[in-house]
Amino acid sequence: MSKPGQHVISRLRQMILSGELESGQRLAEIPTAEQLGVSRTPVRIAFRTLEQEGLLTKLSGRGYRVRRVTQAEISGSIEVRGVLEGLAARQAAENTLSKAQTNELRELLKQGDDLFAKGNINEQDLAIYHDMNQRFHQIIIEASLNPAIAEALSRNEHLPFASVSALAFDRNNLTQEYRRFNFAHMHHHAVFDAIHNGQGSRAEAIMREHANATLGYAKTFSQKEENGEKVHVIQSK
Amino acid sequence: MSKPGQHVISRLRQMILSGELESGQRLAEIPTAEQLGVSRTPVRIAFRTLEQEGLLTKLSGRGYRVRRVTQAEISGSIEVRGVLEGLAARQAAENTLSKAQTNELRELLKQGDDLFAKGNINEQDLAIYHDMNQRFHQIIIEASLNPAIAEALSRNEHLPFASVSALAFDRNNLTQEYRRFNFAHMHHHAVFDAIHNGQGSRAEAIMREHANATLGYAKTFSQKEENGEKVHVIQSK
DNA sequence: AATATAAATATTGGATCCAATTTATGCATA
DNA sequence: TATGCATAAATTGGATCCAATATTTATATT
Repeated sequence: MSKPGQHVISRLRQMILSGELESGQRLAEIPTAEQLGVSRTPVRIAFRTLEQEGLLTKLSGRGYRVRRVTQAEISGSIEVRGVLEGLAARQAAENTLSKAQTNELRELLKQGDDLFAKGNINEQDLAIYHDMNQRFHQIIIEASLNPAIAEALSRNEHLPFASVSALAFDRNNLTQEYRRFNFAHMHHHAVFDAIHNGQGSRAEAIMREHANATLGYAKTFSQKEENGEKVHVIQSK
Repeated sequence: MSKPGQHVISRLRQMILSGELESGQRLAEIPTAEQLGVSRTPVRIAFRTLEQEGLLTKLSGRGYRVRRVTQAEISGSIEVRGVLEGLAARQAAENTLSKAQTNELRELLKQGDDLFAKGNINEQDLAIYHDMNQRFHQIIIEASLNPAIAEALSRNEHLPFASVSALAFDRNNLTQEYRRFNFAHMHHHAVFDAIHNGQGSRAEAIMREHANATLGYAKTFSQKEENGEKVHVIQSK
C-alpha cells in the first residue's frame, strides 16, 4: 500500500493519539475524505484497519467513533502486559542472550544510569529515557524468541502505562518523576541480572512487578486528567 | 458491513482454516473475486482484514499468501495462552463469581463428567466436549472482568492447542484421547475449585499448566501431520 | 545456450458512480 | 405541544474504470 493509503492510516492514527480527534468523536468516510483530500477508498480501508487496531469503534450506519478508553481497561491492560513481558523475560532467561543483545542491554542500562546520575531529570532526559526504555523492553521480547508475545502485546500499543511506546509523566513534579523512573530503571538492572544468570522465575517476577508498579500511577494520572490537569505523554510513532 | 462483504471475509477465513486454501498458497484480488462471484472491493477489504488477523501475509506486488504456521509459533502461542488464561483465572478468583457463572460452570463440569463416565469417548463426544470446554474457558475470561485478556488472546484464535476454539485429536487412538481430555477436565475441576475459594495463585498456576500441558501434544500432532497422518480438528465458526 | 531488452500481462491502489439503508428534518394532524 | 408520516440528506457497500507498478513472456543479440 503506497500513498495516500498508508498515509491516511498513519495520519488518522496520529490524529487519534495526539488528541486532535477526541475520544468519543464520530468519523464518517465522506467528511474525512474531504478533510484529507483523498477519495473515500483509502479512508474506508483506514477505518477498518484502525478499528482492528482498537482505536476506532464501528457505529451502525453512522461511521466510526474514536474509542473511549476506560480506566478499568488501562488497568486490565497493564496486568496483561505484566504477564506477557514476564513470560518474555522468563523465556529470554531460558534462552541464551546473544553477545550483541547482552552488550546492547548493558549499554542501555548505562545510558539510564547516566541520566539519573545527575540527581534530577528534565523533559529532554525523559525523551531519552523513553527511547532507552522502549529499546530495552524490545530486546527482551526479541530474546524470548516467541513472536506470539509481541503479537499479543500489539493491542496495547497506544495506551499509556500499558505499553512502553507511550510514556506519561507529570511536568509539574519532576522530582517525583525522577524517583519513579529511577525505581523503574533499577528494575531494568534487576531483570537483566536475572536473565543473564538464567533465573527464569526471578526474571518473570521482576518484569511482572515492573509493569504492575505502574498501576497506581495510571490511576493517579487518570484522576489528574479528570481534574483538568495536563499530563504529558511521549508517544512513539 | 452487510453481504457480500462480511460473507467474503467469513468464507475466506473458513477456506483457510479448513485447508481448502493451503498454507503458502497465493491469493490475488481478481481471481478471488471471480471465484467468489463478487467485485474486487469486498475482496480487498477481506484480504486486509484477514492479514490483520494473522491468516494472510501480504506479498509485494503479487497479492497475499496464506500464512504458514510453524511449530515454534504454536508452542510460543501456547505459552502466551497459558499466562493470559492464568491471569484470567487469578482475576476471576479475586473477583466474586456471580451466581449465574457459578451455576453454569458447575453445569459444564457435570456435562464433562457425564462424557467421561462412560469409560470411552467417540467423535461425537469430543464435539460436545469441545463446546463445553470452550464455554468453560469463556466464562472464566468473562469473570476476570478484564477485556484486555480476550483482546490479547484473539491473535491465537485459530491455532490448534493455542486456542480453545480449535480442538485437535487423533481419531485412531481414542483411548489415549480419552485419557488426555479426562486429564484436562480434571484441571477444569481444580481451577473451578480454586476460583470458587478465592485462591488466586492456585487458580493461575493450574490454568497455566492446563495450557502448557498441551505443549507435548502439539509437538506430537505436528509430527503426525508431517508423517502424512490425518489429525482431526474441530473448529468453532 | 545465456543474456538483455521490449512487450504483454497481471496486479494493486485510488477515483468515481450507483443503489440501498439509515438518520435527520419538515410538515401535518390530533 | 406531541406524535406520526413523508421527504430529504447522509452514509455505507459494492461495482467499475483508470493509472501506475510489478511480473512474466517473447524476442533479439551475443
